[in-house]
Amino acid sequence: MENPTIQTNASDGTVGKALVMLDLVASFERPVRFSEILSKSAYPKATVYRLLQTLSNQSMLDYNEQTATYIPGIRLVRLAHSAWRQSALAPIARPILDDLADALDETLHLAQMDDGHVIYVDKRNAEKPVEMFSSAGKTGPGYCTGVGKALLAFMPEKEQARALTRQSFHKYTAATLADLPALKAELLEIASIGMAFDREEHEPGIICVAVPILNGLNRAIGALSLTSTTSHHSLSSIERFAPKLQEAARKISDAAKNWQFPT
Amino acid sequence: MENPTIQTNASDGTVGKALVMLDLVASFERPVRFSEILSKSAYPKATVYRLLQTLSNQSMLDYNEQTATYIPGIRLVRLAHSAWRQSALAPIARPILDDLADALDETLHLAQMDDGHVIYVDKRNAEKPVEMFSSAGKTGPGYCTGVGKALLAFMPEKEQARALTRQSFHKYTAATLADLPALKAELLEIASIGMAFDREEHEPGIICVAVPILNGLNRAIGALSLTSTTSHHSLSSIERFAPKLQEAARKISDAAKNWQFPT
DNA sequence: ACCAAAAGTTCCATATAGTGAAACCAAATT
DNA sequence: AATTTGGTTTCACTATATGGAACTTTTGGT
Repeated sequence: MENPTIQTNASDGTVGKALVMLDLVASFERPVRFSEILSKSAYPKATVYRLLQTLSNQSMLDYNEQTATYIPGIRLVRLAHSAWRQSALAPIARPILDDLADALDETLHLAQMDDGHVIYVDKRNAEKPVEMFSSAGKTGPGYCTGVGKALLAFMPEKEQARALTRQSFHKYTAATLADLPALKAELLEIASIGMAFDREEHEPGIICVAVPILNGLNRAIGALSLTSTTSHHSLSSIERFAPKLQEAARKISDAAKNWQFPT
Repeated sequence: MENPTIQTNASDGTVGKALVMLDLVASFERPVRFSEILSKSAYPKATVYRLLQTLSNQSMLDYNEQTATYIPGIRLVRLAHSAWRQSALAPIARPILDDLADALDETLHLAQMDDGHVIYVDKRNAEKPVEMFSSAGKTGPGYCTGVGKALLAFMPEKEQARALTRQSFHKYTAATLADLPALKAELLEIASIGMAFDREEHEPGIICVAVPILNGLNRAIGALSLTSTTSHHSLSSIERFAPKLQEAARKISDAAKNWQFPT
């Protein structure tokens, strides 16, 4: 998303490389030609070529002969179905999210973290009815979203350190936290008060409160947020929703704890 | 799904093997332990072990230390988002499917084919509103579903032959087509009349009409179906919906043709 | 229609990276 | 304490991925 070019990728052999290629193709968000992929990739021509072929054979990529372009393949959709159902958080949280949406009539997001970035796994919208696939799987930056900061603040130290290296600190708005020290200070604050704000840090006019969904002891397994616009709410007025969010987060947390697959 | 044990997998090297492992883990539809995976896999212990590690490092799998189990990883959800958006058919078909759902108030499915199996990429339900990731990505057999047969009937010969080898011919019901000759005969019939029926072949009491969504010349890029129960409809009464389905299929087909990514 | 440059594909000698039998370790089970 | 089962590590071997370079096809300019 942010850094399509290099990918330091702690070298997981051929499989790792193949997955880098997958990410690369996905990051374009449109059909791409071989040469475009090649130019963004660190690997030599023949290697890229073979990896793309393999992935295409495997339906992880879809190659269009007419346009000579690649797109992510259908097999990913099948695998993701399974991943979503089992990532446990989204299916478990669904009824709780439904209730919260009914009670508040505001835009809600349920998110998890992957490699320092935010992945939205469910969403409830105030006006329109549920609009899922368009948002489930969508990614966002960690350092300048409410859910991202909430997730980062409640990570084990080692993982957090790794995740922090993945932040790009692109200055989306005047309020975006511009560097690591500023973010670290903010994360401490968030850890102590148990909630995070997005003060128009990602998009002008968009603000949000987010709370972590914690497991056994204080590690975030997800985050829940309420998003609004500065024309509808002020920061202090959305803060008033925080208790409701906390309560829902706790419910989800409990549900996740008591959840076992039937044997 | 049907045949989790072997996977003839036309040997795409290490990457192919890793993907077989991914499929395997996903096929359990629940957290699995190392030994369970091993016992279903054709590869030796150490190999399976390393592949699982690599996939876990890469967030393609998620390893739970507490329970010592693997599930499909969050990265798949991110990749699938991109795949779904670009697989072109689902996002393009969405408004057309919406209209059709409004007009008919029946259960509709939009499906594509992967390796001989059906993947549902969108769904409209009479009762509930759109319910996305929970159904998108779901798979089904090719030889005994309406969409499956419609897709198979309009495939290039070579691909079809390959897809037919992947059918398991499990006899779900008395009406299930039990072998290849029977299926082939049926596919010819479907190709000539341009629609397929599911006559309680997959589940007792469930029937459906399906039509292919065709491209340039007569190759299916997807299929659209209307599903009902024998208590609500007879085969001949659902056949009456066929023209509406055909029309929608044509619209989707046209929309797909005229669709280009902005450059 | 021609030529030059760019894009895409194949080759092949080399060595890296994956393999898998076997040994090892750690928990359960008896 | 002894045995089985489940999981992890080792290591010599070689199958497999590598990537520079040559080759072919497509594109575009004049």
